[in-house]
Formats: sequence, C-alpha cells, structure tokens
Amino acid sequence: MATIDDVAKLAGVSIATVSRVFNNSPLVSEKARQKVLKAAEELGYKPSMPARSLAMKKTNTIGLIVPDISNLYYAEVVRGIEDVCNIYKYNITLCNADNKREKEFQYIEMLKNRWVDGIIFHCDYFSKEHYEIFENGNIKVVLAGRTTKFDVPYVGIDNFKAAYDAVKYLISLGHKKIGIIHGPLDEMKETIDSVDRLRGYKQALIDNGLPIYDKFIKEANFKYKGGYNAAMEMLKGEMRPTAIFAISDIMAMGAINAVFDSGLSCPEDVSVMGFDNIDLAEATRPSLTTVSQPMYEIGAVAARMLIKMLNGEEIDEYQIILKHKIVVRNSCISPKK
Amino acid sequence: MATIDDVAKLAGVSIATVSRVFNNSPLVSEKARQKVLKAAEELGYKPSMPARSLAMKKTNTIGLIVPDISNLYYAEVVRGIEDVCNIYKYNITLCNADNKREKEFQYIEMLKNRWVDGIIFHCDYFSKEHYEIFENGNIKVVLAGRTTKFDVPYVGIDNFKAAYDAVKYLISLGHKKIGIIHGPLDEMKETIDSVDRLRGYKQALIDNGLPIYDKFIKEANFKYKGGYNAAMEMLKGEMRPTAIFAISDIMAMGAINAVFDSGLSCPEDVSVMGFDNIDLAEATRPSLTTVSQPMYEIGAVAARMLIKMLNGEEIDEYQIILKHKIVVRNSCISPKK
DNA sequence: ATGAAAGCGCTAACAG
DNA sequence: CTGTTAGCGCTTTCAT
Repeated sequence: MATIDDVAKLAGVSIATVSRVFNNSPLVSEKARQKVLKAAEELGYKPSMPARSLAMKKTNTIGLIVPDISNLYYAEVVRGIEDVCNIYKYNITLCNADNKREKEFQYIEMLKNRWVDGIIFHCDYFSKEHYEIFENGNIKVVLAGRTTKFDVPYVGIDNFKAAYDAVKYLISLGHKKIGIIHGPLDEMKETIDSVDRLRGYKQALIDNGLPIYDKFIKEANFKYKGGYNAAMEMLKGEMRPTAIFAISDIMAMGAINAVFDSGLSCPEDVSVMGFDNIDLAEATRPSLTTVSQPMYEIGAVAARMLIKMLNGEEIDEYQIILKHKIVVRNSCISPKK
Repeated sequence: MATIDDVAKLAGVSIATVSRVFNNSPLVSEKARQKVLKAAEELGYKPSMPARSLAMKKTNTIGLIVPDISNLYYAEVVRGIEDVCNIYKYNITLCNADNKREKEFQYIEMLKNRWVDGIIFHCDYFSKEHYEIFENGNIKVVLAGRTTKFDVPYVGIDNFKAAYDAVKYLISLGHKKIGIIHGPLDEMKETIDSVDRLRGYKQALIDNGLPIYDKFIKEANFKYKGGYNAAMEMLKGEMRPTAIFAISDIMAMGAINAVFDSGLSCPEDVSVMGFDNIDLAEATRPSLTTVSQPMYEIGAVAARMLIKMLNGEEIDEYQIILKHKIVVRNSCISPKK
C-alpha cells in the first residue's frame, strides 16, 4: 500500500502538503492540490486510518454493545444506528454481550483499548457498576432502549406508561380479567422493562378499580415457547382471563396459539395484546394488536446524540423518551357478555 | 490514559520490556515481569490498539458487509460470526450495504483503509467486479451464504439441490400441481439464491415427469406481504396448485394466510413449504414444513475459515457447502384425491 | 535478559 | 502557501 511519503515524493511536495490536501485544508494552492491528487490517484493512495487515529487520538469508530443481534428488536435498533453512523462517516464495532455482566465489562474494556470515540450501550439493567465504569473510564456513552436513574444520556420509551396504556385500552374494551406475561424481573429493580411494564399493568388495574390476581401474572423468557406455556397455564381451569397482555410480540404469538390449543378462540374468547410491533405482528392470525415501540428510531436518535456529543455540539436533551403507541389490529375485541 | 512510557518509568524498566511482557515474550525475567505487571495494574494501563495496529500492520478486526442486519437471516449469520470472532479475539466492523453495489464498493474501500485483516462478505450476487476488487486490492475475503464460480473462498449451501429436495418431497407426498414463490432473479445469473432455487424446482418437476406451468411461478420480494400477494394470485381461478413452495419462511407465512383468505385451508387444500427454518417457523399455524438452512453455522464456519487464513494456517477446503435439510412440520400433507 | 533506537503512517505546530 | 520536525504509542531489530 502506498503511503503518504510515496505520494509526496511523486507529487514533488512535502508530506505536510499531502496531509493538508486530504484533510481539506484551505492552506494549499490549487496547483499543489492537483499534483497531490494526481499522484494519489496514480498510486491508489488512501490515508491509513490506524495511523491517522494514532496521530489524532480519534478513531471515528463507535462501539456497539447489544445483548444479542439475532434478536429482532436489537437488529432493528442497530440498523437505525448504522444508518446514521454511515451518514456521519462513523464506523461501528459490534459486540454481543448476552446481558452477561462479565461479557459487558470485558467488551467495554476492549472498546476502550481500541480508542473508540464512544459507545452505544444496550442491556437489560443499567447498574451502578455500569455507571461507574463509564464514569471512571471517562467513556462517552449513550444508553439505547433503556432509561436509568443515573446521570447518563439515554434514549428509550416510558415502559410504565406504555404498559399502562395497553391495559387501559383493554379495560376500555370492557375487559375485567386481564392477564400479563412478563419477562424476568431481576429483583424488581426499576428501569427494567419487565418490572416497569408490570408496574404499569398493576397501576392501570388499580386506577380502574379492578382486582389483581396472582394467577393472571406469569413470567416467561421473551421467547415464543415461553409465551405459549405461560398462556397455557393461565388458561387452565375455571378462572381465566378474557384478555392477555404479553410484553413482547413473540410471546404474544405464543399466547395466541395457546388460546387456540386450549380449545378457545382468539379474539372471541380471549384477546391477546403484544408489545414491540415487529414486522410480523401483522402476519399472525388474528393480526396482533400491540404497543408499538420505535426501534429504528431509538437507534437513530441514540447515534445522532452520541455523534453530537463527540463533536462537542450543544445538546438540549440528554435523556430522551420516545413515544410509544397502541397499534390496533384484530387480536383484541370486547369480551363476550 | 497511561502509556507504555508511564509503565516503563514506574516499573523502572525500558519500554521494550513492558512491550515484551504484554506480548507474552519468554525473554523476560520473572522479576521484571512482576514489576511491569504491578506498575501496569497501578496505572490501569492497557496497550493501545491503534498504536499496536500501526506498528504491527494488523488490526485484529474483521470487516463484515451484509445487505441488512435487520433481516433475521443475516442477524443469525452475524451472530455466528461474532461468536467465533470473540473466541479468537477479533473484532467486527459492521456495514449494511443493502445489496447496492455502490455501497458495497464504498464499504470495501473504507474497510481497506482501516486495515481490517479480512472481510466476510454477503451479497445477493458475487460479480466479476467484486472479484476483481478483492483480488486487486489484495484483500482477504470469504463469502458467506453464497457460492460463486470465481476463485474465492466461500461457505454456503447448495440452493439448487435444496429446492430440488423440497419439491421432491412435495411430489413424494403426491402433489402434482406445485407452485413456487421466488425472489428477484436479476437476469437469471447463477449462484443467485432465487435463480438456483427456481432451477431446482423446475428440474425436480421435469425429473418426475410433471409439467411446468407459468401460472405457478411467481416472483416476490422476500417479504411477508410479497409472499401473501403472490400466493393470492396463484390461488385465483380454477387452476390452482395443491402445494406452494415459498423460498423463504417469511414469504411462506404470507402464503399460508393467503390460502386462508382465499377461502381454502392449509394444509388440507393447499400445502405450503418454506425455506430457512427461522425460529418462528414453528409458531405459525399450521407450523411450517421448511428447508432448514444452517444460518448460525454459515457464519461460524466462514469466520473460522477467515481467521485460519489470517493466521496462515493450512486449509483443506476453501469452498464449503453446508448441508440443508427438510424439517417436516404440519403445513404439508398429501393432497386430497 | 534488557535497553536504545529506528520505524509504522499520519497530524500539527512552527518557521519561513 | 509550504516544508521541517516532533510526536502519537507501540513493536522490533540490534547491540550488549
């Protein structure tokens, strides 16, 4: 590969001039610029990023830590991130940490050693330990798809309110016995999706004078099978819900099939509501009424915010809550009298 | 951030010794090693990758170009890649090129300037132009999920045979009127998924003395809606297939719903077969009989191969065809008499 | 076993 | 406007 020296020699100028040309410095005569460009063209020269990074202490790279890229939700968020990074000429280093603390910390450390300019971080729960690592490491970070009480930039949604709205909608339809299938709760810490959504669910019931039944609250693992099994159990016996709110579309798909396999029909006997609004939500039968979460936008906004931070630009809002909305399709109707 | 100089000074040794310690050179006394380690610990020192990359002309980074990470298929492949890269301490730079040639070339150029050690490349069709760019740029590359006639390492599946086997299975069930929903054909170039699978479909019909009807061959865009529409058209009128082979599970899901919306039932009136075997294939009703493609493994094997190449290890097979298999579920049965 | 010193390819004062 | 030069943080001969 040709280096800056080769170009300088061929163009008959100093390496400083070559550097200037490639950094769009105005301090170069048009003549010199042309000579340099021609020589570079001839040699197929392009500046070496590693060398440039070392000299400028800036890599133009953003580290991306997600639990699992093969999860539809994160894949969509990452797509949003990548698109805006591409616009601003940033690159992405992708890391799958599986929500394991140890892996997360390891990756953060590694990204730091690689001098990434900043990190966009995803996890199920942002702990004090996380906070301290970023703080002490002096690492620029923005949390995506998650809120936190710590003083860290983030962009997410209001999970409490989203669940509250979902349940309120179900109640407005006339449902009084509403079940929920949530995910792992991890000691009920706030800002965990499952915990906040469960709280929203309960509050909506309370605010509408409805009782909370333990039997209608089931935990699953965010997978199809988990949603299926949880719904099956909920549907067993006399006392059963007329509506089930699963806090992910995938689990909701499991719930719909569980309704059918219980000899009931959806939505006639049991309404099912999802969360996320993945592409396939309209492909289920019945198509899924769900809480829409702006996944692509979460990624895009997070990336834009981080890049602004890196450029030292003014930022009006470091903690952004994006709007969710209820997408009404066919899986939820009023209960039979 | 502490540098190698800081450590050397604090440990009372030269930077060469510090370097040796961090590169596990045996040429260091135990005493010196301890001093260095202690000093490094104290300063929180870790070698800077950009500096190291520049000195060694090796970045320990692999470039990854995919059409679209938010596509379930690629997300799964990438997960496989990431997992093995992680084991071998390689990092991944992710690029979404949307199958656009211009974007692909741009990313390849950029990855080259970043001195990535190698590239794992995904695209719908590997052209001569691609070949030449990698060849002339002297870039180590392995194609994932795709075969090619060019002399480039790859790991993929035999799409012709996979489709052939799928249709053969349908025929063995007794079907004689079999439709196919394929993707874009792009001038019928070989090694494009759609083209090869369509060829496999036709050959299977021919080999079994079955006629090929144009009406039973529809193109769609690999999306749910596309599969739905294509199937709807195919099902219109008197002459309709008793089985539909969609070359992606997502399109197959569309086809299943189209069957229902045509007033028919699946699989009783029309069997539907998919391709890929994504997680959700078991969540459809009826659950989807499909051709399973080892997505995670394609990624993992490609990554392992590239890393071997980077290490200069001997490789027995540069062009690997992984096995597909028919996964029988409930969407395909024998046709009614 | 250890250190001095010359790069790796580029940027950024500084001087002219 | 241009060139010289001193780094950026690390690896790697080459002596010792």
